[in-house]
Amino acid sequence: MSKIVTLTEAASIALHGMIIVAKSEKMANVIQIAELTGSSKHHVAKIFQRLVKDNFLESHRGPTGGFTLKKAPADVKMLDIYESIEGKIEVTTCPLDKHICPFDKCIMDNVTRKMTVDFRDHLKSHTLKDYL
Amino acid sequence: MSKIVTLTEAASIALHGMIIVAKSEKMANVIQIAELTGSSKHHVAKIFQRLVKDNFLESHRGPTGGFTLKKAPADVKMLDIYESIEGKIEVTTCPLDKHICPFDKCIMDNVTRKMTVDFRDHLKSHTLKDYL
DNA sequence: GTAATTTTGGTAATTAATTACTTGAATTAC
DNA sequence: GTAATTCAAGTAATTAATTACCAAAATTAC
Repeated sequence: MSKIVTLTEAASIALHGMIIVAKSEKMANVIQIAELTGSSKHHVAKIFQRLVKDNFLESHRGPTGGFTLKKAPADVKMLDIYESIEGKIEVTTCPLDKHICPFDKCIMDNVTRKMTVDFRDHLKSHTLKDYL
Repeated sequence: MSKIVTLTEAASIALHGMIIVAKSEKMANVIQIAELTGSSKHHVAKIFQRLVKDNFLESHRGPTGGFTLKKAPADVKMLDIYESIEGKIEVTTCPLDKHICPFDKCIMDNVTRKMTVDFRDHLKSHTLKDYL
């Protein structure tokens, strides 16, 4: 089964959270980001650990600690943030792979394919700089 | 958190399965539908129990049994099948509800909203008759 | 009527996403 | 140096989707 693209809470935390960090004068920490995005701090912590490992963020412990960007906002594509959390977007038309589908013409008529392509293209054509 | 629309395996089984029943000369049963859609017969059985309860299908037990349509193909909207399994589609723009989002402008720029609307409109504008 | 077939319904196992908790390590402020 | 703060990391609980298994009820074929 192929998965149709969607925007999960995890990816939403990553995308919004990175913008919050980018816009912050001081360092932004887990609790602030959890409050601003309305998510659990545990979930934010997990997501941000991945973003640190994937070199999008630098973490700083201790009081006044938090996260800062590792690269310039213009150099961080939104798509890269998304794929850091969700894995590479595969463009598919339907959960039924073509080789198994019993119908000549896809019943989704490429609507789901277009959804995925539009979603990916939007993330690909924007960087953090666009949201400062 | 709001959920962005997607096409799950469950909904895919319902949509494809209903078309398979509509196209069948004889009755289509769980095993045939599972084979044609490449899904587990258990999952198909669960999905079809719901479609029977929601009055899309009539079930027939015993040898030569299976499922038949309860209504004429032209009277069955694809959207109704989808929503029987997934619940009513709510058009949302982002997992972050507007009242919590810390940004003036939605970072998804209505891409996710458009995804949902296009998806819903496609299902709304087709009936089983379109796939016979 | 008997046997085979098929749906029904219930329970449980599995996987993934999310939430929760806890301990430890690093850092800052004092 | 001590205490407070914050991230790191691991484990576990929860929820939902999917898969699996099983016994019961209904129906057909013989």
